[in-house]
Amino acid sequence: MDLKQLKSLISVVENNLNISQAADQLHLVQSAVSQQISRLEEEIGVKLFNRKGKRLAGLTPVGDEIVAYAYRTLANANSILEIAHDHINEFEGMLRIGTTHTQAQYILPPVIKAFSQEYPEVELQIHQGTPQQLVTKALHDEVDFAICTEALSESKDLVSMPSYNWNRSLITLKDSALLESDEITLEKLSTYPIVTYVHGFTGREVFNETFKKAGLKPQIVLSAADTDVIKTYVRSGMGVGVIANMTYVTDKDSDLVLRDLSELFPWETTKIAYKKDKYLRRHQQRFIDLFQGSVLKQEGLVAP
Amino acid sequence: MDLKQLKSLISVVENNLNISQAADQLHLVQSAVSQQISRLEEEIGVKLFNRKGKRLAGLTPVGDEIVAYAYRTLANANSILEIAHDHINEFEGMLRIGTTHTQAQYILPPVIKAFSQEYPEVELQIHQGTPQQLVTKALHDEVDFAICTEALSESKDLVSMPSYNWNRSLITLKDSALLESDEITLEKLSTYPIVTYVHGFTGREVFNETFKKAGLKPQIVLSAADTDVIKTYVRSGMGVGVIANMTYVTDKDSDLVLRDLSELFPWETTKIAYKKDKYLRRHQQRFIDLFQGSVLKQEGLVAP
DNA sequence: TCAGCTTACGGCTCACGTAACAATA
DNA sequence: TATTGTTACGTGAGCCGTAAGCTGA
Repeated sequence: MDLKQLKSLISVVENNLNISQAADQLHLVQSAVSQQISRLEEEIGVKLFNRKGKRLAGLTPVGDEIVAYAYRTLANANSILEIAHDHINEFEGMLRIGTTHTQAQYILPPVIKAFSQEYPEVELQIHQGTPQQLVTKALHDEVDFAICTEALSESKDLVSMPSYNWNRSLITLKDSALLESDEITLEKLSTYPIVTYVHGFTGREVFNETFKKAGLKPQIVLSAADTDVIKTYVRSGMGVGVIANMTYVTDKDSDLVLRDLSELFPWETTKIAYKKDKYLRRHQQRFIDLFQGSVLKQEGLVAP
Repeated sequence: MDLKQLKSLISVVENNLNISQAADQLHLVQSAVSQQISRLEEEIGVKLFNRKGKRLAGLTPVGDEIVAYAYRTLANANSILEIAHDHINEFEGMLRIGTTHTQAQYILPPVIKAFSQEYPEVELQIHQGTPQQLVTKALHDEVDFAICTEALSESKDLVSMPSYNWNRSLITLKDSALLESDEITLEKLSTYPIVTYVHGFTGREVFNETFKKAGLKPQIVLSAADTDVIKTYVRSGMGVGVIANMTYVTDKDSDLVLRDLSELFPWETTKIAYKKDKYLRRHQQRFIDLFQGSVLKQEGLVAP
């Protein structure tokens, strides 16, 4: 067995069982990849793919199991290269962060800035996606870190480190009727049209849960993955906004009134996660430190 | 990079940096292995070994890190072969159990018997060693399972499953003065010469701790890794024996008097462990089931 | 008919083995 | 001097690419 064969296998799987595409990706001709797969199958004595005539039509059950271990094998082999590169030049390389819009826009900028001053030669990539997508990307080594609030703890193949706690705030136009009452309750809130995050993002599940437990049904008139969009529609008068508290920017959002809602909702924890067994290069380790340090310094991000 | 290169690397490390020996083990000539290492070092751009002239004189720090990942890479690659073999013939193969004398002699026989009836074609190996050695063997894939009481929980790279609880019993000759008192206490015990297990085996640490906490010092006249040896010396009148309760065999040991000591000492837990991420072949999984099931059936092995 | 996989075959790379050399203990 | 690692070099296995043959859609 050979790493080349495993690479071919994975590439074929990732290209929807299209050997020709896989060959392109691997910079080989199609017959070469075909041979790799054949040899692998012959060597281990098991068919990896179901075939319809000469077309591939899905992985066999064994193939499926083997693909999982092929991923791990290649990931470990890759770590060896990373260790070596790290030792040759700590300051060169790449850092791929997978995160949601909220983090990328409101939390990461100071961290990224500090990091890139320390490591100007390291190429930074920010991959955006839903928490579920980020988990997948981290597991398939398409990003080095995933930073978000949801989904990270659900995979036991990720190491996830709690980074900071946050809760929700209300934003409204200055003349909103909701502001007239001294205390805002879930009940009152549920009588107003609300603009907040879509399913899967930035604590929306917990948001729903909270209303449900109280026997209430919020009126969501619009939901978005993106706090900027929420603010825009609140400004246009569509409803009151419920956003993560760290996304209110005093300078730019002073036309909106802010009310803390942390008495009404549970606290949330944003985490940074990476694949278990991943070798962390020194600059990657440093990024984690910077992230954990920076978020602690920002006001209001840590639970009382 | 190539799996062959990693195999060479590991083999050299395991043969105390002796390339010639490694070559023998790999069924290659010495120059071939030498070249593998050179090519690997050149390819990743890092020296893996410190050299004194032309002799290898230790791993570099990078080399050390890389060796750890090389182990994992090969273990995963190996899992792929196991998956395939398992699918071709679940009933063929090998099962390597690492355990202590106590388990091998008093607990495993019925499990082994049942297993080998189900899988007559599977070759069984019992590797004996100290708990520490068993951990190492399991981590380096020299055994499939380690079964013992100590040391297993200390490595986070092992999955260990609690299997059964046991405590200690006293064995003496029939005319021992210790038997005259109705209740046996730690204090009384400490006035008699004791024969029990050596350091590192079968609960000896906890045994020591228990006396120490009570402010007592037991008189250990002889210690052994092996219950049979302990019994022999108790029979010869050297002292009273403190043994694991599951090692008293009513049929054969009726010349010795048995007293339960579980009021005096904490309970111990024997576990079965395997390397995290290891692929378990079906017959291996079955062995665990048999082991867990069998020990539950045996009387007196589970804490009240 | 086209897209896509397999098979046959030739060339070439590269890993292994032999052998000579170098260096340590 | 014996043991062990490196280097040089010839050979052969095996991988890649070209090209022709199949086979579903």
